[in-house]
Amino acid sequence: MKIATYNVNGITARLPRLVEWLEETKPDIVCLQELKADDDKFPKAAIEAAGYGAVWHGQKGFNGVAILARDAEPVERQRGLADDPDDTHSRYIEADVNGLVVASIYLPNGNPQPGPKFDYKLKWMARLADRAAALLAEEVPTILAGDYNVIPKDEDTFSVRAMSTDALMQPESRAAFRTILNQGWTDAIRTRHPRGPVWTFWDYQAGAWPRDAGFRIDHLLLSPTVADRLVDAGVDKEYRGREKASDHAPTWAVIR
DNA sequence: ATGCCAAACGCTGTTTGA
Repeated sequence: MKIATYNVNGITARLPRLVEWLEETKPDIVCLQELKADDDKFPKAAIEAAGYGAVWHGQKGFNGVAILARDAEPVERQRGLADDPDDTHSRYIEADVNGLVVASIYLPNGNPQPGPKFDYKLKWMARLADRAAALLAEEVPTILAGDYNVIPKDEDTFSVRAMSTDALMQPESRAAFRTILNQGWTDAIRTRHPRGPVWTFWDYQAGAWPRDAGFRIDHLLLSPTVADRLVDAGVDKEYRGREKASDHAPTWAVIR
């Protein structure tokens, strides 16, 4: 079973590319981020025509997350994170899919830092950590997949210097990510590719794609019993180079 | 020190965000 996460950077603008990728790679479960579309603008019919059921948590203009399942209907079990009733951002949705609990996560970028956006990022990560711990306590097979907007280690960026003041690799961002991992989650990509560059994002700006100046911020975190079933993981890098591509590439894991 | 780019919105440019 293949589960993928894909920050589409606008599902309306990306729909032809998304459908093409679904048809060519046939993932069983897909976590989408950055729909940039309100709930009533989600392209339900096109996704259905491609063979996928879906649940989504949209928002006008930015954010927005969804979970797709091939030949199945995901059953939503939570949207949003607890402990901040004033949080209006659509960044978290969780569903039961084929015996798995799956969450699609769009973690706040946090730039510029320091500042209120960075504070929001760190608070959001603490709330995610609480949810992640609760899910582990349920002892059901779980995958937390999405755009974490965290470069976990120096080897996860083309340039430590270029990114040194960026919110994505501040020590606080990395510590918050490690706190979640250390609960007992397994980073699927790094387990299958222990060393060296694995990029999942290339900025549109400054020729990042042609000079392969990327970083690794899209992650699939596996609960222990899912980690035991991990067979492979990778990035569909080729899709980043196509016409009208997202700035992220689909990132996936195969579970036995 | 700044813009590089892209999408949405709504209108021929502005805002937002990464």
